[in-house]
Amino acid sequence: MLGDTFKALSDETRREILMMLRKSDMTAGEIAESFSTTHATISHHLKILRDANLVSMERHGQNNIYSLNTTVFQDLLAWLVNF
Amino acid sequence: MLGDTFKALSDETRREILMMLRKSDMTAGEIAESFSTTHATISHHLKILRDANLVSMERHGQNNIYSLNTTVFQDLLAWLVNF
DNA sequence: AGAATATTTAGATAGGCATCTAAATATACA
DNA sequence: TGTATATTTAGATGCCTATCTAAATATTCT
Repeated sequence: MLGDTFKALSDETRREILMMLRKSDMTAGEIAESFSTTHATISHHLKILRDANLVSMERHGQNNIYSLNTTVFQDLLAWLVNF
Repeated sequence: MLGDTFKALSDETRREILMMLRKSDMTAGEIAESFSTTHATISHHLKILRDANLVSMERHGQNNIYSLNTTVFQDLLAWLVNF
């Protein structure tokens, strides 16, 4: 749903997470350490990004590795171009 | 602020208003009659769209005429293209 | 198996938001 | 000047959300 995408992108922390993931994939812990909030809070943000299909996750041992998912950005672009 | 833009776009009603304004400028009343909510609610949505600079308003007699403001969409596109 | 590490989930709280009704403001018209 | 019309503002309500602490789950290592 487009609304979920915009809602996910409306939070500054989540936008920063996406910016970070442009450079390289990261574990949940690495992401969390870039912020002053708790790991639990970042985990919550990551779930919202996952639900919006903006990132994808893969388990590697103890780590959950997050990576950017560009397909939804293209949908967004397609919507925006109408304006 | 980018967050305000996304927040404004995260609401379905507001996105529909923007879609309608693509075709032509409209008065607040004309916009409100396209929805099943009250005029007060639509007025609230219009204020959020105004604050986000997604629409602009001009008074004409008793009517407030709303029109689309495309500059912010371009900022948004610029941001999205980075992904 | 047991301890340490990585991450998420559960439950609580405070602030934000969409919506409503009722009232206020502004303009036009008779 | 007073009434009707167009629109917004104020105040209330119920829901959603970002955040926290504490606990649960999963995996690795000794």
